[in-house]
Amino acid sequence: METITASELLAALGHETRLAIYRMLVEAGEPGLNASTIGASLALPPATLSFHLAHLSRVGLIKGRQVSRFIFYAADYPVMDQLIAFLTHNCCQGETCLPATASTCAPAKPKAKAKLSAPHTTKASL
Amino acid sequence: METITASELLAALGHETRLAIYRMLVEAGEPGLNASTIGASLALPPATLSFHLAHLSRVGLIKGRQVSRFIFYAADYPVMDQLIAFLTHNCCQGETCLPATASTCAPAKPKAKAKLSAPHTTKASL
DNA sequence: TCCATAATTCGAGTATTATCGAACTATGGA
DNA sequence: TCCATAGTTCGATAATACTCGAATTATGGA
Repeated sequence: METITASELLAALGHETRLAIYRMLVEAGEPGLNASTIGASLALPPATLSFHLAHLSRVGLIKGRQVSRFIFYAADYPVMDQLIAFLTHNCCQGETCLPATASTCAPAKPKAKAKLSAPHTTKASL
Repeated sequence: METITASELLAALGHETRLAIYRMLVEAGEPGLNASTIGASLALPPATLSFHLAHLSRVGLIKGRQVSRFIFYAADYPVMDQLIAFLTHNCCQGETCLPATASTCAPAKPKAKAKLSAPHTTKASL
C-alpha cells in the first residue's frame, strides 16, 4: 500500500533535476508534457530522465498517462497541497498559518499564451 | 556568499531525522532547544545529531546561539516562508496561490502549556 | 512486414550521504 | 586546579543515490 512520508516527498524534490522537472510540469498544467519534451528541454539523456520521472511518480508527485506512443506526465497538485499543509502545520502551536488551497487553483488552463514567466530556475538564491 | 538553492533546502528537509529535528524546533519557537535535549528526545548519538544540525544550519533553516555551555537551536522561519513561496509560485500561471505569511505568525510564544499537539510524525501517510 | 520513434529497464561505475565511536575543545562549578 | 558536561570534529565504514550507454519493449506509420 506504500505509505509515502513527508520526508520522501521533500527528498524527491530535493534534487536539482527533479525539481526542475516538477516545476515544468506544474507550469504545464493538466495536459502535462511527454517525456522527451522534458528531456529535450532540460538536456537529459533518456535513461537519466526516466530515472527521475520514476522517482517522482513513485512518491506520487506526478502521474503519467499513455497516449499512443507518448507518456504525458502531469503534476498531481493535491499531493503538493498536502505537503505544504504539512510544512505549515505546527508552526503556530498547532494552528495552520495558511489555507491549504493550492489544488483549487492549480490546474489553471493556459488561457492565452501567458508570458512564459520565469525560467525553471531552481537555483534562485532565495 | 553561499547562495542556497531551493533544492538544497528541500534536500535538507528530505531526511527523516532532519525533518524531525526541524519540526521539533518549529514547535519550540523562538527560544529553541539545546542540542542534547533534541538528541535525547530523538535518541540520536551526539555525532549524528551534530552532523544533521550542521546540515540544517548550513542551508539556513535553523540558527544556533550559544548560551554558556549550551547551544540553543531555533528555526529560522523566514527561510521556510520563502521556500513555501517558491513552491506555491508558478502553479497558477505565475500568480501565487497562497499569501506567504508563515513568518508573521511563526515565532508564536507558547502562551500557556498548549496541549502538546501531534507528535513529530514525519511518517504521516499524507 | 519493417523501420523509426518513445520510453523504460538493465547494469556497471561513480559520487555523495549517513552513521557513529573516539578524540578533542570549550565552559562552568566544586 | 580538576572534573563533569555540552558539543563538535575526525575518520573509517556502510549504504544510497545518480548517471548514462546499451539493450529492450511498445506503438504507429510506410
